[in-house]
Amino acid sequence: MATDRRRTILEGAARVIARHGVRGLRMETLATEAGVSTALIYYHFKDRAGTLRHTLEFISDRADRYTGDGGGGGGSTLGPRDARQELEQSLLLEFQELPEVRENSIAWGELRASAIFEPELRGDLARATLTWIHDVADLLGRVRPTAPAPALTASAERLTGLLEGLSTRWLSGALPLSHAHALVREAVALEIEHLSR
Amino acid sequence: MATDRRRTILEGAARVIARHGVRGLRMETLATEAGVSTALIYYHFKDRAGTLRHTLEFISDRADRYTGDGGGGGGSTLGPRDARQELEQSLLLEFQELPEVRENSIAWGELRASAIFEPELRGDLARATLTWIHDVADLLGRVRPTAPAPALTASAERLTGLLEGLSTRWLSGALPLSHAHALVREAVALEIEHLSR
DNA sequence: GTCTATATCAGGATAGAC
DNA sequence: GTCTATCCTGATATAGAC
Repeated sequence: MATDRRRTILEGAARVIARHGVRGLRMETLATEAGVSTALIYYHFKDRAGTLRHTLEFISDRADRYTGDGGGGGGSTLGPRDARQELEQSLLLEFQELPEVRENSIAWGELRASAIFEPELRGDLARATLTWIHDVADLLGRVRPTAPAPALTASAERLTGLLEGLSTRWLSGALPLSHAHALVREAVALEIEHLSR
Repeated sequence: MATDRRRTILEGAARVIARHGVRGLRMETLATEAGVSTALIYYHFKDRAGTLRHTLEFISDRADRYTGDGGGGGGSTLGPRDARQELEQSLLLEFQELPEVRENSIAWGELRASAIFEPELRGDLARATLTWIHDVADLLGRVRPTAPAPALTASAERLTGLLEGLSTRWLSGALPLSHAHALVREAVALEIEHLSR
């Protein structure tokens, strides 16, 4: 099914962005990376901005795959103990030396940074962020079933915000992986404890 | 003293970067902004990359000015109550609708993001970050004089990391100022409480 | 040190064949 | 749907006068 060139291109775009950033994404580099002509990219995605938009969408979908429940059974029956495990796990997944993860993290950061100057990127971004926050709040809610919803949301916002901040530090070589893990674990502990009061 | 065109140019560059990002910095835009010719910029900074390097250095120096103690007396004699005030204050300073603050935040974020792909930028960045973390840890230490140093550092790392994450969200329009403030305040409360145990 | 040109080039985008 | 070839804008960089 050679028709999934679209996908091939988007995967290539994710890799190129991971290497050179959104700023460094050249249509021709992308074409070479994906093994297609530049014209084909324009055919599928209209222009550079469109390509970028679709890539963002692609990446955030792909991130859901491994951020969402890890493949085991359904989530809603998890007990507090397991829920906490899963929460911690899902947050720590952001920090791994795997190419795909690095790619996703970089692309995500780049897109966020780009959204500062390109308002048309904000829609997707906001939606994806909200989903993420919601998922984390949900997990927190399973750990602390009695906590009020607004408190859960606030905790999730802090946790995910922290993750984004630390992620950039990690990617720019300023924060070793193991240290990032430790900081995240403790942050989770603090928030959970906070929610139990 | 028209000889400080260099500075004029760098200030202009900071403004342009705040509006268009590092990637959006055009030599001619900069020239217009600074009221000089493009040739002069090349004369002083050699090329675009050089201009960028000097600008980022300029910015991180400038950021030290208002991140450090706000201008009042010396810091080390502050009581816990005032120290906490000052800590909160200094963190909240990141989130303001003032042009200079926005400028610095954006430029800082851009700098960090660029460092992912340009290792030569990492030195300055790492140094500045460390100073910041140290300052915050210091303030925390005044609030909780009995807390052990490593715990203070970890708290400061989380707080500053959170700030960087939230800052990007704010700048990309995903997080209202008032909400950012609330999240930061609560984070400070959590960390301080954590340090008292 | 600073300006007015202007050369040079990279990269986004399109036409048209298959 | 996909490619080859090419156009063309806009941005970097330099020459040379003052």
